Amino acid sequence: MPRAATTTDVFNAIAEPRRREIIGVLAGGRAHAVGALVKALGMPQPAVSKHLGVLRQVGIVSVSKHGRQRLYRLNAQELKPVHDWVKPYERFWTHQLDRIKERAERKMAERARDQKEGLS
Amino acid sequence: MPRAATTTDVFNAIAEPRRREIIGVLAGGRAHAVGALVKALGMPQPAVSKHLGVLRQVGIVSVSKHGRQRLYRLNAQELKPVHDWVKPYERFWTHQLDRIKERAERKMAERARDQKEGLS
DNA sequence: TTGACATATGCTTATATGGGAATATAATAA
DNA sequence: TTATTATATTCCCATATAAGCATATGTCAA
Repeated sequence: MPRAATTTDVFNAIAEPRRREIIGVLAGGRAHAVGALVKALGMPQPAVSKHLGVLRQVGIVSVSKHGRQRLYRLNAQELKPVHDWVKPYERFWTHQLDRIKERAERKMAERARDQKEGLS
Repeated sequence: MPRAATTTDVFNAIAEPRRREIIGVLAGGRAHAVGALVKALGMPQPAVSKHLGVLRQVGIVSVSKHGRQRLYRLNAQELKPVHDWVKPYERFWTHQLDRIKERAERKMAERARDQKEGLS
């Protein structure tokens, strides 16, 4: 089985750095035409269009026709699953001092158990 | 060019749901043997070993030999880049009311400019 | 040494990928 | 109409993938 399609979910969609860049440009909240993104990012137009296609399929961006240009805007709330998933780990790098104490305590408790239970 | 390797960075590594599951089990902070993960997740042992291999290459987990088992533990701080990237978007789904106001204001400003500047 | 257990690695296969280049579609202007 | 601008789509291709299964490696026990 190959890797899940990039259009499967947000996690796969944002794995591509260039797609994160596109999202970054749209992060201001204003809609951008494809050409504006091309200029802003300095990548070839077909590349931008393709990446936008992936982002659109996942729902991260939405399009609207405006004359001969297509305006893309960010649907940032689609990124929430990523935030929700990673947020619980925040404590591991904030409150550095607390973390060290916590770690030490955990290790002492572990040492006692692991030897006897084997954890398997 | 194919998709970037799963071992390229954290974003690619966590795109796989099963790898996020493994991380979830290790989230408690305690080290787990491979067999423990196999039991906890109900997936075949080779699959677990392979996914752990990816996570290890990226630095998300680290191993230590303990008898005939290998204990894997989470290096949660490696997830920080993901958190750092997604955190700025948090405001788009929290403070719902503020967001609606903000959106309305933005749209009014946009409407005035987009028509004249064309954004390209 | 032999055997049981724990984990890793090798193999095969179908498949989606991202890039580049060219070209198609669409909308406006002349 | 024809030309020009804006964007999308198609084709080609090398490649890494995840899964399943078998097997190798490593470690302890008898």
